[in-house]
Amino acid sequence: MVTVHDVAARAGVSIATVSRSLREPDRVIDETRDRVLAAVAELGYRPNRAARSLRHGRTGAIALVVPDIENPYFASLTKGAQATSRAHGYSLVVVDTTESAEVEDEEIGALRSQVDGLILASSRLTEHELARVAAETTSVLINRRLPGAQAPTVTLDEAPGVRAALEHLRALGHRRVLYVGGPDASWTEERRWTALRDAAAADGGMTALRVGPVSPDAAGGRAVAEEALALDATAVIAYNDLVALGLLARWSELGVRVPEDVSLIGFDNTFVAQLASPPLTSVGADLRGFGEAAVLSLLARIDRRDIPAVSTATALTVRGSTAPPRPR
Amino acid sequence: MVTVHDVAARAGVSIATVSRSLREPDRVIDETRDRVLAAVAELGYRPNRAARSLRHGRTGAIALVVPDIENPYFASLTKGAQATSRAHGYSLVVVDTTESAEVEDEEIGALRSQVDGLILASSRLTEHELARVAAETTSVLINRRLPGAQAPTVTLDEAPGVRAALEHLRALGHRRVLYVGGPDASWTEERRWTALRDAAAADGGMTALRVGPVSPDAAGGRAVAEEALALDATAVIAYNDLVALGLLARWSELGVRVPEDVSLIGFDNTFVAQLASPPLTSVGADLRGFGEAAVLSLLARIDRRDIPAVSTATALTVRGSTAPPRPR
DNA sequence: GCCGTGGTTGTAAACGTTATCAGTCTGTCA
DNA sequence: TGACAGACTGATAACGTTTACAACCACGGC
Repeated sequence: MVTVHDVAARAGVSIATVSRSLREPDRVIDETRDRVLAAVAELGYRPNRAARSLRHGRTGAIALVVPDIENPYFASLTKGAQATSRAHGYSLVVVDTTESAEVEDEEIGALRSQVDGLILASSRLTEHELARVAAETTSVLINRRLPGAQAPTVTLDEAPGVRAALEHLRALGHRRVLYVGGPDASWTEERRWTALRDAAAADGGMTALRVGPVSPDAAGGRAVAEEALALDATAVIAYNDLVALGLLARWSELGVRVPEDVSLIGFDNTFVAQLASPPLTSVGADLRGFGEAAVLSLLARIDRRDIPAVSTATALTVRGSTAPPRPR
Repeated sequence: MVTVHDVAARAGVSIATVSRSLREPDRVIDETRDRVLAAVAELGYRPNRAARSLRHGRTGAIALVVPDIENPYFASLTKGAQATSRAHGYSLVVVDTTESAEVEDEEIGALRSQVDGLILASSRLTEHELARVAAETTSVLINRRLPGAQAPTVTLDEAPGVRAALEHLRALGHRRVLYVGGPDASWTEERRWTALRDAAAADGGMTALRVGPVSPDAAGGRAVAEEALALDATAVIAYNDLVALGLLARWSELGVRVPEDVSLIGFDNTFVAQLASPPLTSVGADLRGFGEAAVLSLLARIDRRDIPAVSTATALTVRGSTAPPRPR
C-alpha cells in the first residue's frame, strides 16, 4: 500500500504538504504542488478511507436499507440512489432486510459507525423504533413519516396520479372501481386507498370498493383474482404492478380478458408493467428520481443544511390494459 | 461517540482488557469479562469500524459490481450476495455501472481502499483491464474467465439446462429451433449459443438456427420478433427472459399465440418468467445461490484459502410457453 | 526461602490521515 | 539596517482500535 509518506519522500516534501496539496491546493505554492501531484500519479497513491474517516469522523459512505432488492420498485430506487451518491463522491451500502423488522434493526445498528447517514426505504420498524434510530443517526425516511420532524421524509404524492387514473376511467365510461389493497400494516397502502377514496368522492359519480389485504406480489394478486371478479366492478386498480400481474395471469387462466372484460391499472409503473401482455396502464413516479431526491436530502442533512420535506408527484401512464367497459 | 476508553473507565479496567474481552474472550478471566460486557451493554458501545480497519488492514466490507441492478438477474444475485455477506459479518457495497466500462473502471479504483475484495459480475472490462484489476485487488469474477487463474471465477454451467430444454422440445415434437442471441460482446451469449449448438449437434435430429445480436432487454425481443417468425422454426429460445417477453409482447400484437403457434423458452428463470402470460418456460439457476457462491469464494480468497472454480448448474423449469408444434 | 512458570492485566506503539502550531524565509516599510 | 508581516512548509498530536511486550501476582517445586 502506498501512503502519504511514500509520496512525500518521492516529492521531497513533508507529509503535511502532500495532504495540503490534495485538500487545500491554494495553500501550497504551484511548483511544490505540481511535484506532489506528479508523485501521486507516478505511485498511484490513493488516500486510505479508513484513516480519513478515523481522523475527521466522516466515512464517505451512506446506506440504503430496502425491504427487498428484487422488487423492481426498490431496484429502481436503488439505481437512482447509487448514481447520485456516486456523483457526490459517496459510496452506497445497500442492505436488503428481507422484509424483516428484526433484520432491519440489527443491520441499522451494525451500520451506525460505518456510514455517515441512513436512508430507510419503506421501513418495517415501528414508529417507536424508528424514532430511536432517527435520534441516534442522521437519517432520511422514504414512504414513512415521523411526527415532529425527527427525520426528513421523502414521499410519493399519490394524489395526482390517482386522480388522473380515475378521470381516465371515467372518460372511458367506468363508474364502479375496485381497489385491491396491499399489506395491512403498510403506510403506502393506507395512502393509496385514501387517495383513491378521496378522488372517487370528489368525482360524484364514481364508486370505489376495496378488497384485501393481500401480499404485495404476484401471488397476492392471483389469490384474490376470483373474489375481485365477483364484486362486479368494471375496472380494477391494484396495490402495485406485481399484484396487477398476478390478477392478469389468473384471469387469463380463467378466460377473462383484459381490457375487453375488465380494465386493470397498476401502481408504481415499474418496468414489468411494460412487459405484460397487454402492457399495463399504471400510476407511478420517476423512481430513480425518487432515489436521487432521498440521497440529496440525506447529504443536506449530513452537512447540517435544512431541507424541506420532498414529495415526488405521481402520474398516470396509459398503456393497453384499460378500455371502455363491456356494454351490458 | 462511546469509545473503548469509556467502557474501560466504566468497568474499571484498561482499554486492552476491553478489546480482549471482545476479541479473545478466553484470555480474560470470567469475572472481568462479565464486568466489561456489562459496561458495553450499558453504554451501547460499538467498535468504530474505521479504527479497526486502520489497525489491521481489513475493512469488513466487500463490493459487488453489477452492470444494472434493475435487471432481475442481477437483483437476485445481489440479494443472495447480500444475505451471505451479512451472515459472515461483512457489509456489501453495491455498485451499478450502468453497463459502462468506463464507470466500472473508475468505481473499482475508488473502491480499492474501501473494501477487502471485489466481486465483478458480468464485467464489461476488456481482458487486459480485468487482469490489471485482478492483480491489484483480490477479486472474484462472475460470468467471465481470465486465462491463467488470475482470479477465481464463478460461472453458470449452461449445458445441463440447455440439454434439458432441447430434450423437452424434442419430446414435444420440435425439430427446428431458433436461438435469439444477446449482445455481441457478451461472454454469456457466446456460452449459451455454444451450449445450444453442441446440444443440437449431439442430438442428431435437431437443427439450431440463430438470429441476432439483440440488446438484452424487452426492446431487443420486440425488434426481432417478426424476423424470428420468418425463419420457420417451431420453437424459439431467447437469450434471456426479458428478450423472451419482448418477443411475446410483439407476437401478441401480431396475433401469434404462444404456445399454440410457436413455443418459447427464456433464459435465467427470473421472477418475471412467472409473471408472463403464458408463464415462461425458462432455463435458469438458483441465482441467489449463485450470488452466495461468489461471496463465499471471495471470502475464501480474502483469507488466502484456495477455492476451486465454482460452477452452478442450470436446469429447465417448464411452464406454459411450450407445447407440441402445430401440425402442418 | 528462592526461583521459575503460567495466567491475567496494563502500557504503549502503530495503522494513515488531517489539522494545529511553530518555524523558516522573503520582501517591505520605517 | 532592523523589524515585522505574510507566505509557505514542517513537526507533531490526535482520531479509536488492536497487539506486542512488560509487569504483576500467586503458586509450586527445588
